[in-house]
Amino acid sequence: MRLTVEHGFDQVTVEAIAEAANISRRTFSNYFACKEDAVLYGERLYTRSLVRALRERPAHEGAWTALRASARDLYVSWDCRPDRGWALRTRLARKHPSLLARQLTNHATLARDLEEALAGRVRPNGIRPELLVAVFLSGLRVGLNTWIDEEEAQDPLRFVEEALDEVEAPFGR
Amino acid sequence: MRLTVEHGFDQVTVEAIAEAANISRRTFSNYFACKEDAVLYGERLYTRSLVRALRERPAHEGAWTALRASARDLYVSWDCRPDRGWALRTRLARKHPSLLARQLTNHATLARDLEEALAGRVRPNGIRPELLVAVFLSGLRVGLNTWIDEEEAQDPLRFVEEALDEVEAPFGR
DNA sequence: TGCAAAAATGCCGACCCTGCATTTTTGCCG
DNA sequence: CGGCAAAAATGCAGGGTCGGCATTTTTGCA
Repeated sequence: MRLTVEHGFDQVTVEAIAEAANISRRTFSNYFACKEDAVLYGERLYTRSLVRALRERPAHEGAWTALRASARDLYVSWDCRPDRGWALRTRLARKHPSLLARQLTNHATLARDLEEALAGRVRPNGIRPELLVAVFLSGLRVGLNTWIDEEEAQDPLRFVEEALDEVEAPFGR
Repeated sequence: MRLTVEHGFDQVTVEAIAEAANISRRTFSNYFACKEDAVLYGERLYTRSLVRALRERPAHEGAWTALRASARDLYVSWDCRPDRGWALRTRLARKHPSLLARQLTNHATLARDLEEALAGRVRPNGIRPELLVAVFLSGLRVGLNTWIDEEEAQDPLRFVEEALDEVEAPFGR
C-alpha cells in the first residue's frame, strides 16, 4: 500500500514490493498470486471476520437478522473505528480495473462462504440463501460506497444500515 | 470457444487463437485485451442487448417493471431459444478464476449501464438505482445459474422469473 | 545437537501486453 | 480506373508476470 500510494499502482512492480519487504521476488509468488492479491490482503481478512461473526450469532436467529447483526458485530469488534486502509483500498480499486476484478472475485468467495454459514437458519419467505446473501452484500457494498463518497466523514455503520433498510423495504411490502 | 473446448482454457494461448483466426498475434491485441475477453465476447453482446431492451421500454413503466420486462424482451428477441454457447461460457467461467473475474467485471459494467438507463423511472419506495439493479441482477444471475444446474433442460426464463419473484417477496412485504 | 520438514531462493522458460514504426487494405473521389 | 488518405494489420522489441524445478537456508523439535 505504501509503494502504491507513493508511486501509483501501475508503477509498482512485484519486484519492488518484494525488495521493500526484504524477500526475494520468488518468495512473493509463494504467498500471493499477483500484486493485486497483496494489496487486497487486508480486505480478505475482513471478509473472513465477517463470516466468523455470522457463524457466532445465536443459532435461533433468522438468516436476515443474523446477517445484519454480524455486520454490526464486525464493526463493533473494530471499536467502531473503521480501518482507513479499507477506504484507501476501495478508492484504489475504483481506479484500477485489475484491482476491481480481484475485489469482485473476493466478493464472490465471501458470498459463497456466507451462504454456507447460513445453513439451518430460517430465511424470510424461504428465499434461497444465494439470493438473500446477494441482497445483503448489495446493501453492504452500496452502504460502504456511500460512506466513501462522503469522504468517510461519518459513521460507516449508519450508511450500511440505511442501505440494508432500503433493500428490505421496497415492493410495497 | 472451439479451441477452449478442445484443449482446455489454460492450454490455449493467445497466439493459438490468433493463428486459428488467421490474424497476427498483434492484431488480436488490437481487439481484445486478453484471452478472457475474447471468450466472453458473446456475453458482452447480450449485456448490451439487455441495456438496449431496457431503454426501449415505455417511459411510463416503473423501474422494476421495466427491468423485468426487458429481461423477457431480450429472451423473446432470441426466439425464446437461449444460446447454447451462453451456458458453455458460464460453465467455463465456473472452473476458471480468470474467466470468472472478467465475467464479474462485465457484470459490474452492466450494472452501471442499467442504473443509467433507469433514469427518470419511478422506483419502489424510492430505493436507490444501485440497489434496485443489484437486486435485479442477483435474481437474473441466480435464475440462470439454476437453469444451468438443471442441464439447461427447461425454459430459462421460467427460472429467472422465479428468482425475481423470490427477491421480490421476502421480508413480510 | 542433529535432522527432517518447511520456507526461501535462484534460475529459467513460456507468456502476456504495449508502444512504435512499417506495411497492407479499404473506401472513396475525381 | 488510378490515386490517395485513413484505417487496419503487422513485426518487433522491451518490460513484466507467473510457475516449475532444483538448491540452499531456517525452523521446530526429539
